[in-house]
Amino acid sequence: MDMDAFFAAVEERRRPELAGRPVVIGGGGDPTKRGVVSTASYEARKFGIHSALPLQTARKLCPHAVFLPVDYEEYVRVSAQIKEILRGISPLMEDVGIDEAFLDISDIPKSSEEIAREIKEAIKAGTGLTCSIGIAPNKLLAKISSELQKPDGLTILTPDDLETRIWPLAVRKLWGVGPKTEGYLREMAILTIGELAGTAKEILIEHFGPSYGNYLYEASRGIDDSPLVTHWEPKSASRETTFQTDTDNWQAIARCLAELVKEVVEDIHCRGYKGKQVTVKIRFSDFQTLTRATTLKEPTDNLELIRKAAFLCLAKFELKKRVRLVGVRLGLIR
DNA sequence: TCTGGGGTCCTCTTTCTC
DNA sequence: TCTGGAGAAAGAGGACCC
Repeated sequence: MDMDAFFAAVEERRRPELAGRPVVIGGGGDPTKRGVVSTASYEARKFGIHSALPLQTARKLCPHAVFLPVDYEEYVRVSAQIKEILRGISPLMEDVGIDEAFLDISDIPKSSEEIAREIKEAIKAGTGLTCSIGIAPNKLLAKISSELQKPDGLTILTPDDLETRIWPLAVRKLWGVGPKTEGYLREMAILTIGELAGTAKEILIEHFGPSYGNYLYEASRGIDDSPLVTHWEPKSASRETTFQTDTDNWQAIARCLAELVKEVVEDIHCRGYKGKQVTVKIRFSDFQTLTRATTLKEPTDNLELIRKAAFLCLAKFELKKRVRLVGVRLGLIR
């Protein structure tokens, strides 16, 4: 289950006058400032606006779009409501971020289509929002099918559909294939999932290593036996900020880092975790991104200790270029 | 000229420990 | 005391996801 243009849909629900207008959610909502698009409404997508596009570029593509800030707390609230509805249909639910989930419906004595309609109706009734659903023998194929008929889609895929409906798709549609891998594959003249499936396993392993090579080989054939993960523990917590303008002011960088450390420590403290590895991240004006890490003797949620460790990391950088972003991450232990 | 923020996982290299 | 090797842990970077 994948919500349709989730952030934009939540905003349109709050402000019905936005319906039918191009709506772009991202950053602080000011398209003259730094930030990227989180979600574009389908209306905005017609102008070529999509997730991860710089807001300033989106504004050039569609100056009359409505630009709104990300109201994460509100989306989390609506998301929790949706997840409750889903858990009511099958408790075997895997959360995949804020607007997606996998449901194991193997043991529900109804047809796939019946269950899917039930989910769509329940979400519509409970939240007023639409979603797209893909039903397939495994998570990999369900994920791809959920995107075949967006928005408000319902796609049921059987193993027989692999060659006709999946193989013609671009490799980029495969979960785990991003822009880099797409580029490598294009150089190998592999453009579709079918062409990937027609590539010898040895060739893929040679190019991508045993782990990822094997994954590509199996995924292109629709093979995925990964289980649903219904519960997991976070492994890290982090905060990072991009400056509105790049800075070489060490004081400003240090002040920012101290604030980020405070936020992340408060976060782990109230969630009941302790940190052991402290990593500081610096992105320079040329987008070069470096990290420096240190490991504490004991896991802790003590602000002073973690701040000291973070400043130790900061001291390891040669700050010769202007700094664009500062971040801090804590490796966690319960 | 532009490129967020919160994560996970993998790989490679270096360092530590036995 | 020196030396080497194996394996774990730490550190760094990169790709990917939502």
